[in-house]
Amino acid sequence: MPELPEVETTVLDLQKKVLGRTFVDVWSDFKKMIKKPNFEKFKKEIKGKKIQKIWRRGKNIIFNLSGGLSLLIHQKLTGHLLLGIWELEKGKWQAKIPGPLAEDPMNRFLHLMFWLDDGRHPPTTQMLALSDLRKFAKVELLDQEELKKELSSLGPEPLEKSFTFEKFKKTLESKKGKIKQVLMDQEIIAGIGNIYSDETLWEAKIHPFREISKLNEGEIKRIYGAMQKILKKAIEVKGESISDFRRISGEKGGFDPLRKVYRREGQKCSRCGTIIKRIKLAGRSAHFCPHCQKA
DNA sequence: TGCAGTGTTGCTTC
DNA sequence: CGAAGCAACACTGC
Repeated sequence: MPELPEVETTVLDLQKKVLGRTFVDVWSDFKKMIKKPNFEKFKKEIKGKKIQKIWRRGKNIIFNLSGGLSLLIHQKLTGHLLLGIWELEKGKWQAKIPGPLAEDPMNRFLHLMFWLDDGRHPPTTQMLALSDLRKFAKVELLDQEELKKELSSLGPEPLEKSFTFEKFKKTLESKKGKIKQVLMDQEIIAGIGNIYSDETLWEAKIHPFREISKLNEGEIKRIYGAMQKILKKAIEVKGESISDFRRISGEKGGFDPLRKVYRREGQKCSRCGTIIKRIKLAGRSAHFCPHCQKA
């Protein structure tokens, strides 16, 4: 699922490919995906708007458009953006160029399609598509005030220079709860989900259920370092693709073989050989090594 | 075959 | 107020 490294990968790919281009038209077979405004108004307002900036905040992708509105996309569990050429055949979009867009089954759940103009004549037929198996993704067109409000509840970006160890330590001291839950709380730190919280805690040798009030300074330092190391590494290899996430080209990211615990229940820990365990925490799975990560 | 599991966010409930 | 449960979906695996 798209967490910070996957969203960052998507944004970097989009910056290279669609910056400066203009939305020509929109198609959807699941109009509920557009949460704000309603689909008809959304379509009318986005037509003719040029993409001036593409950026990320937490797990949100934001396109700043000419005229002052912003397009916000949250991919939730199974959403991912793709760029390619498709044609509608018998109500189904068919990718026109051989490769992962045509062949990878994860890239066929196309519920929202944007035609993009690149200012050339005639315009290209290239489209930006949102593939989303479970249809949980959120798409909104917001003015500056609405965007600001929407992003205001998010905690700091874990990879920003200003997010120092001292700030991280202070944040943890002001909260309570289990470390895994705290790392995944978007209001505390933005962008970390189930995969990277598990991987961070394995790297830091901290049990996911540890109460943050009982962590000493050395342990907090290990978590801080591990979080940055793992997130940077995952961005470097263009994210994970264990389930649905793909780059805008349709290709998989390279993080899957680097995973140490996530969805590795029953396998041996690469550090000590102990069998990886999975336990439930607040309705989610926590994967960890019971030897390296003592309770 | 049917049903639990998958995991993000926001809403409801207690 | 906060924690917990569930719904929004659809596909996989047992």
